[in-house]
Amino acid sequence: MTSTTQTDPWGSIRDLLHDRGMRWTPQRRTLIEVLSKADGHVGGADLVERCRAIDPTTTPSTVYRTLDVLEDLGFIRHGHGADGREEFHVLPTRDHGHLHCGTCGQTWELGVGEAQGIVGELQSSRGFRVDLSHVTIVGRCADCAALERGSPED
Amino acid sequence: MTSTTQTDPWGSIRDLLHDRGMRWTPQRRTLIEVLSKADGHVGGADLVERCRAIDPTTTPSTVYRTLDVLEDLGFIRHGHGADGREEFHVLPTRDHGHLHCGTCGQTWELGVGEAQGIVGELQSSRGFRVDLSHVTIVGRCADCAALERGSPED
DNA sequence: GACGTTGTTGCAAGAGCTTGCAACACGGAC
DNA sequence: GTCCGTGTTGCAAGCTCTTGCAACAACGTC
Repeated sequence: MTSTTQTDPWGSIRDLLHDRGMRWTPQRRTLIEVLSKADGHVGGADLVERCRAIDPTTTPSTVYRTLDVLEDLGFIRHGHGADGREEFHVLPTRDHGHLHCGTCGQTWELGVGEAQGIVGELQSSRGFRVDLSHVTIVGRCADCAALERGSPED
Repeated sequence: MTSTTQTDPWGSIRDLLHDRGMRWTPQRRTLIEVLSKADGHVGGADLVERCRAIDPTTTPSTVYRTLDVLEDLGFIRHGHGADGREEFHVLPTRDHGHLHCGTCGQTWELGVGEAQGIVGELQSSRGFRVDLSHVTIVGRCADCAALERGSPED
């Protein structure tokens, strides 16, 4: 249990930082601890709060700057949710976008396969290379659409 | 020249507001004047600034709240740009999304036709109804992609 | 173990946007 | 023309995130 397994990608961060002449600080350790426990998508303010739970002296600027660094290293990706707030995706093992229902507020992952249509289309027609992780498609999910159609208001 | 032509959709706002029990105020007049002169996409802060040019007493909260009302009436649509900032589209005669190059910062319109692939796919596979006006796809445009490929760095 | 370089941090200020609330004024009623 | 109800406004405070800057501390060197 004390061995650093290959399956723990966070264990390699320290070395990656050193390789780039960057430093391993307590603040970074805190954020990484938080990230390693987070799954899926987390908001920026949310991360700051969770870091403060571990180390109350955490400041937002440090968190956001560290997130920047981690994105550079590929450990996270950031995007903007439906409300324009920053949103981070931990360990994006595969590229994916997001589907957000503006009515109920739920969010789903949008896989490469599903997005292939538009990604391919834009690539061939415009030469535009889509960064799927930055894509958030807003609309109405099946449930909400059904509810709205069946509402007595209409 | 003094007639209210059918081609000036802004002329109907006052009546639309009244129909809904809402009011026609100087502040709204100012914002509508600004919007009618704007074309395409404008940022929120940008609109506030332009309103202030006409009426220096304009406050942001009023502008944003009025924008909300106008969106309800269908005169504008809002979305979030690549950096998460709010962006308004004036008179969205046709639904469209946006294509944003993260490298050069340019933005293009994404027509319904081009998006048909993913819109149809999501509709049939998930029953998800895409609100195209809220879609901003980030990536790299053809020019920037070409420059990067040809860069001496690589 | 002490030193120096330089990547990082924390603070403070600020931009962009939202929200609660009391005061105001539009527009219908008389 | 006056009155009144309620939609709006402006203010102030707050939230999220960014940026500049001086002080700090990680880490290689001696």
